[in-house]
Amino acid sequence: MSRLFSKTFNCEKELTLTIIGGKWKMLIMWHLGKEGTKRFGELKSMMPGITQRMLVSQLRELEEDQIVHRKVYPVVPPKVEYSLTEHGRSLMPILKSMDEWGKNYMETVIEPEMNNSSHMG
Amino acid sequence: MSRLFSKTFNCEKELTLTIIGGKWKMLIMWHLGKEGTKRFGELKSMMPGITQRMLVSQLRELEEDQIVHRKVYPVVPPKVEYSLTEHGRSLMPILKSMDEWGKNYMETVIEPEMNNSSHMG
DNA sequence: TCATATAGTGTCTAAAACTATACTATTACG
DNA sequence: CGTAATAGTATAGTTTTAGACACTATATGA
Repeated sequence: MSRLFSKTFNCEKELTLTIIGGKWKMLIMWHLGKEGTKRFGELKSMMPGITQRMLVSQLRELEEDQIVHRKVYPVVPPKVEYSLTEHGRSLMPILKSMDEWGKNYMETVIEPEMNNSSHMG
Repeated sequence: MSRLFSKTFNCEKELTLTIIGGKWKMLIMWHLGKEGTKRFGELKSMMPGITQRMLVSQLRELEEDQIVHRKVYPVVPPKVEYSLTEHGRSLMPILKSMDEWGKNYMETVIEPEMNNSSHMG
């Protein structure tokens, strides 16, 4: 939790933003929220483009912030399962709203502008 | 809009995050949403700690993304008013949810941990 | 002529965030 | 003994974001 202790926020929205704001965090939460428990390697293959290092660090921060639970099985080769905690699940409606807002913004703002020749050449 | 064109997103949540994710953007939107139109200097004094340069750049990006409207009066000394656009107003419920979620997280996770001596010394 | 008010710019620096790429441990299996 | 599988580390480097701080333009009014 120290990563959150050491920051100062103007309001609680910013606390929330700090928790979900990493480059890959929402995507990780989204997958775990939609499909439940996943192993490290499964998450990795669900997110083409993420490096191993980034996946580890994003998961560790989510775990530290009590958004994600990490369960280690003492076997070889290693097996580690990730799932959302109760706090993590409670974020899903916000992610859903953000997804819907973004879709609408895409349709009403970005696509019209992309079809507008003033952006080409 | 070019700042959004040039990025790639895994999902529309990330588009939304890019729009609201700047260090001071949510706070700017919050003030404009709560109190309506504000002049540049008013915003600045509502946000102690922000530099002039940051306030300008955050406002310019919000304007480019069509979240904030900028109205310039051709007077001297200059007068510029900022207000939320329709797209900006449609973000307010999300900011509200994030604020509420953050408050709850503060109470149920952070404050209990701060009272826990394992974090001191 | 000089200070004032307002909404900015310009330039540089520092810190975070992210990426690339190679490497490790352990045990089973052939 | 050599190889594969899994979940990571280590080290280095790039890019993005934020901050410090000085400077500008222009009409007004003393």
